[in-house]
Amino acid sequence: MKIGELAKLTDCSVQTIRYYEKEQLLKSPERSEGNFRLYNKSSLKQLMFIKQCRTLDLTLSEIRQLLELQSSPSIQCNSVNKMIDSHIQQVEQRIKELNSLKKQLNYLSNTCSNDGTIEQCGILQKLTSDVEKNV
Amino acid sequence: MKIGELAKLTDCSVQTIRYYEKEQLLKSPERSEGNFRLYNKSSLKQLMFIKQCRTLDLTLSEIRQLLELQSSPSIQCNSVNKMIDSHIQQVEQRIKELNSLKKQLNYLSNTCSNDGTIEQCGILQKLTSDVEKNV
DNA sequence: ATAAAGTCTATAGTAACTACAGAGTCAACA
DNA sequence: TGTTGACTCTGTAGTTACTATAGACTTTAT
Repeated sequence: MKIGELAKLTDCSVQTIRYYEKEQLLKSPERSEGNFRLYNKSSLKQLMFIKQCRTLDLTLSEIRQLLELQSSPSIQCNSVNKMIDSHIQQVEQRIKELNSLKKQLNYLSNTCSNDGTIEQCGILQKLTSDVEKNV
Repeated sequence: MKIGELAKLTDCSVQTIRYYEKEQLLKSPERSEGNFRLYNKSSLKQLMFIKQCRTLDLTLSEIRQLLELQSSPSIQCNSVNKMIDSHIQQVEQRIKELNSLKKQLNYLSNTCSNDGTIEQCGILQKLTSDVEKNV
């Protein structure tokens, strides 16, 4: 199949597929006489694996590592687990940060009565006074 | 004060300060005879305001809007509130996504016994089988 | 035969910085 | 006075994971 069909099947853009090839996540496929990329079922699986990993927010570099590991099936797998676990920690850390962020934003939002002028706006006053404190 | 001092006071890098100037978040300051940037207390406040906003994950474009609003103190302030509220929604959305992500990652992590080979690795098996299902 | 749709490569843009290179400035010390 | 070292200047390129063009070529349909 040509790149457009693969793109439809995987819900990837054509450019993204070419990008993955350039970044060595997908093997360079064979070409037709007219120099079009020709993919098979194996390319399809590979690309879906990549997409699956991307929905887990793994970076392309992490995915590249996983793909390499996949091709050496007899080595130890604890490196896979390490990667996933450190990824989980990053996600947890980010959730914490965002929760604290949300708190502050809500606080700010509540200080704005929404019917006054900029001059009276609690949000800007608050943002400004936080600065004043430190000068 | 020169840029290095301002950088220390605000815990910003020198490059970041120059970047903010280029992006019109900081006014271009006066220059010394030798062409060095010279800052005053007002620049310091402005930069701390920007930093404060950045810790709230506001984008530079949002901050630029806030700064513009600050300089027209008599107009209505509901645009400020709108911006903050839509920002809160984005944060909430992202927290939801990350929580779902964490669930999946934890599930994956639990499928790895950590003492086998890649071939036996539950994580890769799971990632792969999710793909198989859809082909 | 021709038009439309698809594909090719190469390049630039996105956000918010960070990291140089190469040159100029300034203060202190011998 | 000369020189060293720390600081600053501009301009450019790199980061991540794409997205969006331009301009040329190939294939398919009418």
